[in-house]
Amino acid sequence: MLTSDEQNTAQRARTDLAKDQRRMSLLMAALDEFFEKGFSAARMQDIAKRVHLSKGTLYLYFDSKQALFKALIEEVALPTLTTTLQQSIGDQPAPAALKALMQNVTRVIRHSPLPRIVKVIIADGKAFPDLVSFYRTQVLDRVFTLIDSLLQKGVQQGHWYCLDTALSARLVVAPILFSVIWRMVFEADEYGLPDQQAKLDLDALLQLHTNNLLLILATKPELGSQPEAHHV
Amino acid sequence: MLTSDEQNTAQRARTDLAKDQRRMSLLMAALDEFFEKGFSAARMQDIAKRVHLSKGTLYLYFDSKQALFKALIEEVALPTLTTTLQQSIGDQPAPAALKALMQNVTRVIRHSPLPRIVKVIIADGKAFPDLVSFYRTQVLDRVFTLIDSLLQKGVQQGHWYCLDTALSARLVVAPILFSVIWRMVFEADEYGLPDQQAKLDLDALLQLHTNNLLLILATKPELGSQPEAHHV
Amino acid sequence: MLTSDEQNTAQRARTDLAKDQRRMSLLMAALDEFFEKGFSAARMQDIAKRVHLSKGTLYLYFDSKQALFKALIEEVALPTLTTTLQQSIGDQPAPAALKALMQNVTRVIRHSPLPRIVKVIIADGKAFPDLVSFYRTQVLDRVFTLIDSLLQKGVQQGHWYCLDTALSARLVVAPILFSVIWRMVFEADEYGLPDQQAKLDLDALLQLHTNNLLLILATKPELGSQPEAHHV
Amino acid sequence: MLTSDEQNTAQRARTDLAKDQRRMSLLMAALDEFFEKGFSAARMQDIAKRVHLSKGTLYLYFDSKQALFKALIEEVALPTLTTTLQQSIGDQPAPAALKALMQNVTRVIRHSPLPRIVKVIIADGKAFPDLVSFYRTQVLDRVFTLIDSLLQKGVQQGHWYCLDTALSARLVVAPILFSVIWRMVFEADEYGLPDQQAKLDLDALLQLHTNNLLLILATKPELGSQPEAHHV
DNA sequence: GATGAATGAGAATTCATTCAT
DNA sequence: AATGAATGAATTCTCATTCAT
Repeated sequence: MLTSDEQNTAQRARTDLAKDQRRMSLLMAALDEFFEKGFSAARMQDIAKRVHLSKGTLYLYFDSKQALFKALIEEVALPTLTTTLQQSIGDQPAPAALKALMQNVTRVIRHSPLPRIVKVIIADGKAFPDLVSFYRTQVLDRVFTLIDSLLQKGVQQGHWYCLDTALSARLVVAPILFSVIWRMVFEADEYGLPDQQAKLDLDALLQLHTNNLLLILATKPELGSQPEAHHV
Repeated sequence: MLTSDEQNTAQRARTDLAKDQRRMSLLMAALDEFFEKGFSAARMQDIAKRVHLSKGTLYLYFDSKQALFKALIEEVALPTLTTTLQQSIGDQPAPAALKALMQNVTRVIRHSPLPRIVKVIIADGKAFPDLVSFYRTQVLDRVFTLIDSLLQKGVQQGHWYCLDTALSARLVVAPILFSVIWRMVFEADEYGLPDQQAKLDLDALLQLHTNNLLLILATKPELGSQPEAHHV
Repeated sequence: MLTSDEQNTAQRARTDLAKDQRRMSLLMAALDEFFEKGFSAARMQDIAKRVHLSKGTLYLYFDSKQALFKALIEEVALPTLTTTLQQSIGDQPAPAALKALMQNVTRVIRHSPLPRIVKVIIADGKAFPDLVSFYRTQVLDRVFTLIDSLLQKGVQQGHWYCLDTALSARLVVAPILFSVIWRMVFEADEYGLPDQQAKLDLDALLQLHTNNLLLILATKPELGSQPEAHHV
Repeated sequence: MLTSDEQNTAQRARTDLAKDQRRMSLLMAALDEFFEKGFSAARMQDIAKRVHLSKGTLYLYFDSKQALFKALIEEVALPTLTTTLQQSIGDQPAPAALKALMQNVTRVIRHSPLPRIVKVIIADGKAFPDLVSFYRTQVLDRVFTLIDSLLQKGVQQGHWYCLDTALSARLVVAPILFSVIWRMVFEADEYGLPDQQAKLDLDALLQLHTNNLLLILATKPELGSQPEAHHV
């Protein structure tokens, strides 16, 4: 008689809940592999092995490698983001909301799969233009819209001056993307010693960024000194 | 009957100069393929075909696909950068130098291969940790050091206030990286019409960024309002 | 409509036993291909096809062509030999044992894969010096030692005279190797009509050889007529 | 002005003599490569490089790799042999002739290309059945016939008894082939130290073999103890 | 005559996908 | 549901051969 550890066949997922969990764990395994190897170099077998399942089982949940990639973008990116960000803003005055947002961002960068998804999309998006388009409209544009609204709210509330909130929203996001990329690319967690010189102080950077933003937004632009802003 | 143009054997690169040019054209072809498909999905044959050569010929110039990638990073990234940036600063006062730098950056983003190289490194760097390390120390750190020096110079010259020039250098660069990534990932030039909505107004963004920077740097920080900055 | 025999997917080897058998059949197929074409010219696909498998399946059993070659030498040469020869000698008096041995040799030459392995090692050994060394020490030296012991035993038992049993062991083996090479190289069984002129009468040759040996060994050497023997 | 050493183009072979020499040096280079790598794994470029010529030049002398192999067997094997052996026998009495022959054999094994040719034929002959057939009839059969004649002469002269001179000729040759194979396969000259244990004392072996032969041939066979010999 | 750049057929190897158990 | 043996298309890389200079 074998204990479950000794069997070489994994537990079956019988209930819908168990199947959903298995599906999700496969998606996260895929994310890790895609993140580390890239879509093309990632092996279906390795993805399955990460959750102690066989190749064949992976195909019970996803029709193909491409389908797996698509599901990853569609099912993980969106929920992760909306869950995390929407709650950041709430009812507070705009400056407080901006500060809260930036702190949430720090947490998301550290603890959610989103940064890895961003890296995967940058790396392999060209093979999936529909998905990239989906991601941009469903995820990124929402983020920019959210920030845009926040900036407008601050202007309306009399806290801030901002002539081009759409463009400024991009500048709000830029250091966040910078941090994400830097951590994903230059700070190897995996093997070998991460280059200590390469370590980015995430908190300090985003703190300084936040301070800069608050300063800029609080400053009344002199007429003519701002360029005529075109939006994105 | 074939005219000489219709032969199926390419002109031979006989002189050292011709060979260097051929090598360089292969590197640029590789960059394009790596950029569009990723290292793993790019096919050696397609790289060769881009310059109307056979795969066999490609192997006369590079021992392997990996060697091709390495040569790309080592031989293209570094010269492109140093050539382009070092000239930007010159002898001008710091604020003028910063403006000049940002304008040069716009040109580099539009016309040099560097943005594509950045995308390639983000996408495929994990397979070449040595190269990533090389790139960070030889290219990126130089850029940061250059900007850091500029900021310090501005402070010494009495134009600016800046408590943490190293960290601020990152914030100078962040919107540049943002623009690069945005253009590389979300503005497909290749097939079909790029999503017009996705177009980023590069000039406006960097212009606004520059103005913001100049404003921040010109502002004397109130004591205690800045976080203790840790650098990168 | 296909009957089960006409499927294009082979039976699966599910049990360990079935896998061992499949592995062995692949080894024998490899031996045949290596024997006929040489290591370098043999094609993995042809080896697989000999046992009605695809090349992909071959790689389930052996990591590479080199690994296949190594397994062939290590797993087939040694067992074949020890199984066949050790039983030849037994407890009989030395002359009877020598006769028995030579008769077994005839059978081995005719019916075991050993002659083909010998040819393969001669042909391709230079690419695998470790294996050649292994083969010499594990197979050949054992054979020589066995014969050496037999000769010594004959001397001790008073049947024979032999001043240099080690060297004589080589002379015992020489006509065997000659026969093997001759059959492997000059008597093509495969295609086309073997040159009837080239046929070697294996039994007669080894019978004559045995008689010669018995005569020589039974003859007391005159002093000084033997060279000072150096052994191998 | 370049001295001849510094040119990167070899001296032209203008005279027929020079061309013949160049052709011969290419053949010997091919022999060395075929011997070490086997026909299939040998590279035309390496053969040319051995004599400091380019691939292209090699093709001026031989139409193809196969043609090179054929020329090697046809042009080198035959002359080498006939030159060396025919002179061994001369007019002496049979026993003296046999001794002389065996001493010549030692020299041939050590200093002529013949042993390497033998190895090459064993290794790659299967791909060139015509050549093997040619080699057997033109080279080997001549050798056997020569020895056969010698044995018959010894019998006629009253020195020897030999019921089956054809078969015995094979036994005369067997230890020679053994020595050749042993040296070619188990005594690596190339890299690293050859296994000292593997060294065969060629002189001693052939000396002992000669003594044995003389003994056997001098012994009158008892009636019925010899098998009815079939010849080859 | 000599060269070596260019070519592309060919071989080893990988891996997404299928499917019998 | 889960498995992993089997498959073969696809890709990297090699090397015999050609041919313009």
